[in-house]
Amino acid sequence: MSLPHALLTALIERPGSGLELAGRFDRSIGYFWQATHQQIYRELARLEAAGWIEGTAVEGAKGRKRAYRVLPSGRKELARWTVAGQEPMPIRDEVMVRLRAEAVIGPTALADALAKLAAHHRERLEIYRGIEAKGFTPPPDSRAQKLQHLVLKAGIEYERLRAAFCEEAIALMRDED
Amino acid sequence: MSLPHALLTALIERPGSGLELAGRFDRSIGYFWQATHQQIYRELARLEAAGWIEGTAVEGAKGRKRAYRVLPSGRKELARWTVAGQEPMPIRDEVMVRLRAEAVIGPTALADALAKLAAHHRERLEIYRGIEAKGFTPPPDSRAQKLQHLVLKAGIEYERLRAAFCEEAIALMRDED
DNA sequence: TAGCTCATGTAAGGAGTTACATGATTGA
DNA sequence: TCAATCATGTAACTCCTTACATGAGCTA
Repeated sequence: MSLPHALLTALIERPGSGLELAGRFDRSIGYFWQATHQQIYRELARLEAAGWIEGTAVEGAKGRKRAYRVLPSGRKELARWTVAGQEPMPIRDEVMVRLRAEAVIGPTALADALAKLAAHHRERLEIYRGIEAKGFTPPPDSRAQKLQHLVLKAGIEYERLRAAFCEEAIALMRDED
Repeated sequence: MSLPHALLTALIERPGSGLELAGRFDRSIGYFWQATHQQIYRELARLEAAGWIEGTAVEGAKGRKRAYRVLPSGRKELARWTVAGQEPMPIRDEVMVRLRAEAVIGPTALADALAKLAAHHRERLEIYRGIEAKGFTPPPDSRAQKLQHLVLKAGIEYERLRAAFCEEAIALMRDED
């Protein structure tokens, strides 16, 4: 359950409204923790009820826009959570389930689905490499920047591994058919 | 939502009862799709209601043990699902959220939690390598075995990547403090 | 007969998903 | 004024998690 703390982090980086946060969750933070605007609004209400953030109406904006900022107790909560024990996250990988299924009932046309998936991961890989080229060359000096770069590199490795795996599986199924 | 199809696959590999399946989900299948016995019992009831599996009471067993086997319509459903389009799965990675949080509020004692996590991944890596040594040397010939080996190798790569990532993060935080 | 293990469940609640609802402002 | 967009939400549902409940056989 990291959404509240992902939101706290995002709001410390830059205060903003619910929809602005939803936009950021389609990029940056969203690359490793997705959330819809419905979740975000619900969670912002909870964070405010807990006294961790404060929302103030934005005058002159469309609708009833509210800008949120993190309060000292919110920072404290984020610090507490950050060092709390990290349980290994349960893995739920549909692709592996499909391959195990293929192994017992195959051959099937699974390769087509895997080809699309590989393309998706290669796209993601290019996006991440673009972000790295723009934001992290030359390599950063500050501690915060180095940490963010590390997270990005993990994303790059993940996408590379996934794309390569799909292609290996496709090759294996093609050879055996 | 792969649990029903993970169960169908497991039951084709070897018919069994709910608790036997729960045991297998603590190993093999469970390494990439976890499930508790509560989930499994509920899902088995659904699969039986859908006419995909059939459960028969096991005479002479403790309690009211039921053994399940997959019916032809269940095999058909599994084949249908296996080739259905695989949407890229949303990533939810708590560790990355913690590192982003560390970047904005750090330095913190996050390294301790990461060290424990790295140890967990190294353990998993050894388990997988053991399975590979026992079951996949020499490399298998059959298509089904090759696919299962591929899935295992993906697990090995994943654990290796995770452990290395944790260690890199720890090193970075140590150098900067 | 008391406690342990095997075996199957129920109940309550949290988190996420999908579809829909509402109101304000902007631009054609 | 009508549609699009910005902005915030409700409602219903599924899945997963945690804790607890129940009963049957085995063993000390």
